[in-house]
Amino acid sequence: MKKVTIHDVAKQAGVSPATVSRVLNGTAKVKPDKAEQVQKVIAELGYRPNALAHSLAQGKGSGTVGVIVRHLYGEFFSLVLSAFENELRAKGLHMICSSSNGSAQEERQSLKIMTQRGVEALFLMAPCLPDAELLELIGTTPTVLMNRYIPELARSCVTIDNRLGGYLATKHLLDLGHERIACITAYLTRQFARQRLEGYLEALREKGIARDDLLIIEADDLYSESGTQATERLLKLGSFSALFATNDLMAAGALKALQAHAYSVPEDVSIIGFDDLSLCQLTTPTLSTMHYPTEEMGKCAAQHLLQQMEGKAPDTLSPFKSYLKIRESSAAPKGQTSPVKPLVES
Amino acid sequence: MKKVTIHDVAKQAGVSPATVSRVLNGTAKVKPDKAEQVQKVIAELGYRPNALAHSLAQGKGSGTVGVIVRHLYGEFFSLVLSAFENELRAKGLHMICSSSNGSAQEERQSLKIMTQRGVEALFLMAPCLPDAELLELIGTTPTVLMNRYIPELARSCVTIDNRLGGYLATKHLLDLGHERIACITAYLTRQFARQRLEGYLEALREKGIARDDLLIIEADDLYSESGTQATERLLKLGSFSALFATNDLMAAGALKALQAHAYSVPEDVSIIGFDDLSLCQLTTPTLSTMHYPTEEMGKCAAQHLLQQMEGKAPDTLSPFKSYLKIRESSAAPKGQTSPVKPLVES
DNA sequence: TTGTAGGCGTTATCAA
DNA sequence: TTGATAACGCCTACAA
Repeated sequence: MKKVTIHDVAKQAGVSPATVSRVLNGTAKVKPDKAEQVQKVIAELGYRPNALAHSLAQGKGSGTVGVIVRHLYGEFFSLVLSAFENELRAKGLHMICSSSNGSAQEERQSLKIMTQRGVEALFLMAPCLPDAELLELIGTTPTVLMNRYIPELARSCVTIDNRLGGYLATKHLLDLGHERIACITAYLTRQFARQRLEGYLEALREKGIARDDLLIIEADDLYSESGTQATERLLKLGSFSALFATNDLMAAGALKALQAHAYSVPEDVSIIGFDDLSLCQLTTPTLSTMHYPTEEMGKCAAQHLLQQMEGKAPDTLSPFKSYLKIRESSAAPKGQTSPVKPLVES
Repeated sequence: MKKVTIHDVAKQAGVSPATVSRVLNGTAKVKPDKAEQVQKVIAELGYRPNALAHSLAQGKGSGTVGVIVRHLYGEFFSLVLSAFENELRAKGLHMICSSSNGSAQEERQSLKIMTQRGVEALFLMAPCLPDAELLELIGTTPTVLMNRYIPELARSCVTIDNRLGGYLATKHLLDLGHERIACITAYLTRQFARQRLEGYLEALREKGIARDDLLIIEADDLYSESGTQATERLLKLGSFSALFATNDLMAAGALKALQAHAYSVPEDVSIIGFDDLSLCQLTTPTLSTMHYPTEEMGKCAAQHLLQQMEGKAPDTLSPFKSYLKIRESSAAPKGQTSPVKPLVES
């Protein structure tokens, strides 16, 4: 039971391979009766065209785009990916994807294989390879970068203004009247965390509030447990009436820690997160946060990629902006001053 | 600036294409100096082997496996996919994936393209195509089905015992002393929902408690909002001291609804969900649920697929079992003296 | 409208 | 060890 090829079909149908190809792709006109006969034989033999050979012969793309993400899990990546894939699929393109787990080696490997396999384009989410190597590996393949800026690819970086987000989040708390605002940040090796922290600092500076390193704490990773732990530490170190966590998971973890210590949110402490994960609507209280336009960004990436593939001059991309999503976890401080045990101030 | 092929390298290096191929794949021994020369030219010309042509010539697989999921988003799918991909990547295989959005047409389309593109295997999560068509489309490609049972593919179905899960969840509530236990189920067109409901009913039956249709409510979908809405309806219809939601999102939604009506959980109403999403640990109170072994299942699927690809007789798969994860949302009903009262033993 | 021939980039076969 | 040469399965001239 060998594979049936276009030749088998041709022979069986009493025509030439070329003719079969024509009825297959509608490349040229074929006499109806011949065409019908061919179709019939195709069905009989259960013939399936070999897409590989097809691409090879045509020299064109393989109908696939390569996607490399840090992780396949996590609401953020999933949503972006989902939006991205929906756009792609509508154009008949498929996604060949792999995760790097933050390993440059994995990334390199995947990138190599994908380009060799003839992906028509590349979508890289927060790649960790150094600029130069990345550019080399990419070669001339149309590429969109997400959450990573490389000057040479300036036109193709889909980013979000994390600094602005951090600024707006902090400003929200300031506007509510908070003055001692803590910040729990994901580990600062991650660019987004640094940027959000910067925004936080800027907002404070603008308000004339001095940076207090006792109120800034760098967590071990970016999940809820670290948020909890960081908050525990925070509670021992300083006093604060509000808390900015650089992502929602940590914010939710912080909420847990505060509740465990019998603080109520937002009465005793206000919290704001970042990302607007669906989880924000399910905690008690619901979490104020910075909305992250995941779907839009995934869609944008896809469209930009399609433009590049079609040879059009792609739009110039400007950073997306996140905006405030105020829910229950943020409110004005209870009294005039911070209600949380004022170690330093008292 | 055309593509540089193996011929270009050969010419430039003063050897034959075959030799270049040899140094490339280590297929046979090549004199060190020749080999070195070839390597040098490869670097100079920036030659990249064409994986398509490679597969074509070798007649072997393309190094890819096709994956079709209902959705790319959602913690459940992401985690399974992530675990699956990690196993695969370790073997140098890549994933070409697409989502069907529950559309048979999309599924058909993707399946066709993937097999044509020469995927070596298929991983289908809860496909919606009818058995017969699915089998036909799959052909002889090694396949693993997740959360779908097809007799012909009995050995390759990775499933979970949803019925058992529903039973255990309900039994947990019964054991706590609850008698009026409501059930919010995802729409019953989804098999998993029907099965979990069955488990619920069985537990009640076993306890001699009659089915009360006022306490069973079918939500519009399976997200938290429907859980909230369903609970709202429930509160108007019947009285209950415990609630089994057939998934965590709905459970979390139910929790919100109850809290909005000033019921406290678990004092007034106990809640148990299903899936053990990370969200369960972040709600207040934390959610009791049935643990769903997502990673294990994803990993299992990958391993089974690898076995098939290697021609080994794959292990026979038995359904995974979910187990109870008791957290804060379930407790004995108010006024109950002894929390757990096993009828038989007392 | 149809068939023939040559090529896509690589590997396998078989002499040399 | 090497190098021709024939596949691999399909497509696109070009010719008929």
